[in-house]
Amino acid sequence: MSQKRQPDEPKVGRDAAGSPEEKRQKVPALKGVITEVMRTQNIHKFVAAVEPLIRKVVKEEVESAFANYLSSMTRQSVKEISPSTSRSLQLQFKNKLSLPIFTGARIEGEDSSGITIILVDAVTGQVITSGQESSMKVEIVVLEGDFEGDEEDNWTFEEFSNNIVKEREGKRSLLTGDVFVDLKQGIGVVGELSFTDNSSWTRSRKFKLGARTADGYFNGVRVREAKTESFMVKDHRGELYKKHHPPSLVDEVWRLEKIGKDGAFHKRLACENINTVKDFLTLLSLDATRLRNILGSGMSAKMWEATVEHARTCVLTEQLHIYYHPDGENKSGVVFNVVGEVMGLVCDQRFLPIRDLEDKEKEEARVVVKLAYQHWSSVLACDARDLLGKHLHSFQSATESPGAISGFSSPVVEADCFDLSRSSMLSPDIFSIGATRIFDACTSPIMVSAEESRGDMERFHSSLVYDTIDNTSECSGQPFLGDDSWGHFIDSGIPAFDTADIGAAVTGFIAMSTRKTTTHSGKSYKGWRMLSSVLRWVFNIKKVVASKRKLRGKEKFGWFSFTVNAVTRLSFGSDTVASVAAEGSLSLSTLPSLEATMAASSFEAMHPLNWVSEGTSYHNGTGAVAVASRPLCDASYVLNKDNTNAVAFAGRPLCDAFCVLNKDDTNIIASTFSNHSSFKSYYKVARYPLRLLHLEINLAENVNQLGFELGPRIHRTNGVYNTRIIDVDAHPSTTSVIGAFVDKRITLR
DNA sequence: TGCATTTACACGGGATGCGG
DNA sequence: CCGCATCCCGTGTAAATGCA
Repeated sequence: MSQKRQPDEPKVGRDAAGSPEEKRQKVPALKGVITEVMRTQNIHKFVAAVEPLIRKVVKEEVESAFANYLSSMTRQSVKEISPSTSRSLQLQFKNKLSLPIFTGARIEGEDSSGITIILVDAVTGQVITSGQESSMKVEIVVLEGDFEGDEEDNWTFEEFSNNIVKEREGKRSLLTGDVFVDLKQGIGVVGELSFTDNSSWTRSRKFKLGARTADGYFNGVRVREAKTESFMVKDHRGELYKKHHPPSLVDEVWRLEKIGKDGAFHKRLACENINTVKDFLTLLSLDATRLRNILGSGMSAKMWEATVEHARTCVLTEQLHIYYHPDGENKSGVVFNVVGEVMGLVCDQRFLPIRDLEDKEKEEARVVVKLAYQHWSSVLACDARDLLGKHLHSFQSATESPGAISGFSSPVVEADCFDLSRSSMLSPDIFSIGATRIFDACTSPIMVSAEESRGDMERFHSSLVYDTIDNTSECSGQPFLGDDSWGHFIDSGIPAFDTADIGAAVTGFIAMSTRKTTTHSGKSYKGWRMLSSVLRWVFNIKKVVASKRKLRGKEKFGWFSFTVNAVTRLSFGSDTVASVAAEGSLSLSTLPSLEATMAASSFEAMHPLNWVSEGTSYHNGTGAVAVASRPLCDASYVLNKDNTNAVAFAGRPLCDAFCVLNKDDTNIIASTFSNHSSFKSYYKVARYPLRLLHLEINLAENVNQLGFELGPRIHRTNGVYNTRIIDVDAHPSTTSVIGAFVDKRITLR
């Protein structure tokens, strides 16, 4: 797992190399001198602040380097003293650890066995079963997860010991339990042992277990320590929420990979009454497209694959179901498993497994299974062993026509033979609920078409309509229609269209529909009419969405009204932030009462003065200005002149969190933040407090508060920004700064 | 233990660069 | 200018962690 991007190192400005003109010595202007003096003063403050830190780091590094040097020297001397032919022993962990490991939980080996340590001869690899050394005492320790030893996987006792992890300050011993193990005949089994703390705070975020003797030797013979592979120790609470491998049918659906407990996907699924892994798998086999749409575009293809793959590892029960379609001509029944997967057909007293069915038959069988779920009271249950087990065996040895089980009686006729009974299982209403609910709720004219529909195929088409409308439900959290919904049309065999050409597609369909009207009647006409209605509706929705997007794009530049002679502009979103940078500098020079204001973003390319770039702090010559790492964005802050408070910063997108305090740090003069930022906790805290930057805010005395909130992303729902201006307050003498956004305008008081 | 916060990851889409 | 590949940014989400 890669580390999250850290604030970039300060970029050397693009002009750093300097043109020949710049390289020339210039006669310093007064302004330049003042600026330089201020910078010098600030540098002194900065140096004073960071000096202890630098001393500490340098000391640690020197000590570390020295220790490594000593270790290598020791290793070298040991090699020289101990010829390769001398005896040496090795401790080894015989089995791997059972992962994941949680705090407070017993550390076990794979297969829930105890962790076994063996003592072997380093040359022969044989376990030392006799002699004093075969019953030595071994200590279990915790090692840094990145401890590797040298290229030959060797290390000295000192190196090993230097990589032992001690408990955090104020916490109890990292390992608790039987940390000492007595070997017997060269073998020892670790007893109760558990971690008291997780591994996230270490440099590698992982631990290793190690086993060592007291001093690395036994009667003068080197005993090389053992170490395990690295592993992460998680907080025990994680155990409550851990995924199940494999999941069981009755597990809640969030036990599946990529579905977080109470997370977005969990809620979406719950809204559709998909609560268990069984529900998930059932809908997956009945209508994977619908399931995919329920999860929405927020679940990427990769996540979807991971979730489905995990779900499919679920061990199913052997219960099977048989459904006889009442309208079926040949009285054949479809056999499906507990999650609705077609297993085969029962036809003319023979069982035809799915692998022997034609594609067309398989597809028909799946349609019948969907019907079965809608008529659950007519579904029969039987046991797989009865239906598949013994008969499958006889089938496999049968010489007659492949795929048919001779002598197989229709369960309807001879139900007892297969222990068939009306299923007592509750009907999984994944299918019916979605439909009925939407039926109740939907007022779309399309429903007229749907209600007109008759017959299985039309019912199936109707379900498409349900699904489509379903996407607009509040539960789905998706406004209008997501692009995923087109999958319905693809799945149902109806030609799919590029959304960009949807207009043409609809026209074409309508034309086709019209033609159909003249040549066909009944079902097909209704089907086409319904289809064209759906497409027309979808097209309309698309148009609305497109127009809204267009409008939003315009709003983006209309959100800010600039008053008086100020030209400062704020926004969220990279484009407008760029203009903040560009025009912000202008405002700094034109607003004497507000000499330095806000952090700006990293859009050096767009900025004429080049005072904004990644990971850099900026001066405008009079005071504090800005600092930004990855676009003012992922991490940045501005400290006040005493380096005691962050006066401005941004979390992720400028916009996630950004605020500017007045000079006393008593009031916020500008701020923006987003949904996962809590104002109170963010406004003085940098996301990555790594960069110590002296900067100062120098505001006019009388500015009390000049702030606003781009509340939008706090209250963002369905992709719509709900605006909320919290407060704007500026002293009349201030020549104004901040504008309003959207349809509201800030009133300066 | 529940909620808040932080961290990591994945992905869509726009920007950008490059070759034809 | 176009098509394509690649990169980068903004964003949504899960999962881990901190804290009261």
